[in-house]
Amino acid sequence: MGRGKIEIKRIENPTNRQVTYSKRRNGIFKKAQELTVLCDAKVSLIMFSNTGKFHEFISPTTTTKTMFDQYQNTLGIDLWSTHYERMQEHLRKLREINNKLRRDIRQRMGEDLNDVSFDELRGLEERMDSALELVRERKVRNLEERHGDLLLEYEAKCEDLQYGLVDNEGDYESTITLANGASNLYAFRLHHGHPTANGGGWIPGTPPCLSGLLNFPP
Amino acid sequence: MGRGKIEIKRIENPTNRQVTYSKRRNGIFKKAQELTVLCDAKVSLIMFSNTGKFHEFISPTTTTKTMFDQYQNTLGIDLWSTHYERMQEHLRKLREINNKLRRDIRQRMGEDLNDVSFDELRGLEERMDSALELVRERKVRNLEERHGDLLLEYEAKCEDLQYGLVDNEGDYESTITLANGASNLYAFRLHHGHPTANGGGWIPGTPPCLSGLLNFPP
DNA sequence: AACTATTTATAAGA
DNA sequence: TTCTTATAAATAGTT
Repeated sequence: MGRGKIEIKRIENPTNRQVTYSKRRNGIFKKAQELTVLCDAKVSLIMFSNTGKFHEFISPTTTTKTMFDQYQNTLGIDLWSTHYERMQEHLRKLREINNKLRRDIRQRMGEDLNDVSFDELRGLEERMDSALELVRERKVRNLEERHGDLLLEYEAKCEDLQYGLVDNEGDYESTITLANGASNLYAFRLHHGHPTANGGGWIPGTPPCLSGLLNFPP
Repeated sequence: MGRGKIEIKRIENPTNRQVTYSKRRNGIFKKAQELTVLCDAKVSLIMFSNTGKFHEFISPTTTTKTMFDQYQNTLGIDLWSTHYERMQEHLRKLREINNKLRRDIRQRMGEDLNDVSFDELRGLEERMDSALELVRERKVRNLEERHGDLLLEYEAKCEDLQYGLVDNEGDYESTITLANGASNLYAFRLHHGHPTANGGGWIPGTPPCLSGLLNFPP
């Protein structure tokens, strides 16, 4: 269609080729647009000229990504899926594990127990009971360690006092008290590793000078 | 171009639309083909009719995947990356939650307590203690419900016996025992909702005829 | 699916 | 690139 008929073969003249590309590109885009409107179709048209110039048409009713997803669905293949699907599977598994963990925790908090059988409840109770014992022991051990640390600190302080190395001058009374407290603590420290059986309640025999520091609510 | 000029708007008549789609589709494919040859261009043309029918043209010198890779390179974007990155972020969060849940459970099992402070240990102990109480209560309630169900069953059996509806004939002794057992159970059933404080141990007053069925290990 | 009157696209030239 | 225009090609309506 033009002043003369042309054979459909590569146009060797680069200028001519470029001009024809430009004209026909507009033509094909117009056709794509008309097809979209007239026939309510979805069209994705992507072109690269031989010089690498890029042009695209996409029906306004869709997106290029959507077109490609549909393209892949239609062909029953997925050009990009391997990684993606593996990721999705991973996601699914993580979510599943997550839910199981949540359920476990909820049950360990005393919730969500409606569908748990008596036997399971009994097992849960036993596990929680022994775990609670572990936590209690650990709490006591933790406390004893703090006692030990405190003791060392105070022992150091006492030595400093004896050699007059203390910067901030305390009054005589408090200095004496600290020294006594440290000595008392040393005795307590020997209990390390022997948790009491009263469930982590307060341990008798705390040195009076430290009771303020150590007396946490039960 | 035809017998009459047409307005570029959706063709409402489905048959006409389909025919026009078919004709123009061929036209645009021919144009794409000509452009490919004349201008040495690469063309990807993907179409879906409004009925979902799929057609594509791809320049013989390339592939659809190549075209899409080039498309993405050209735009400097990755159509799938947004989705992909969101997925990766989701994955990361799930993993994080997962680890927290695991840590929580391990601590509730008495493990992984090295870096837990005394205050946290005390809080954990308290939460576990009250949760344990909930589980114990639930265990007792569960048991009571089983008592209740059993009671109803046995009551039903007793009535059946009275009216001679039982198929399998039991001997006189066991029949009497069942009837008595049911009556005793009825009294127990009234305890429902008042869990005992002995940590789920056995509840006194179980009817002798049922002790075999009900006597679970503590 | 084929026909064909008409419209549209475009090759060549400016 | 854009405009012009003669002509080729596409296609709307019909059969």
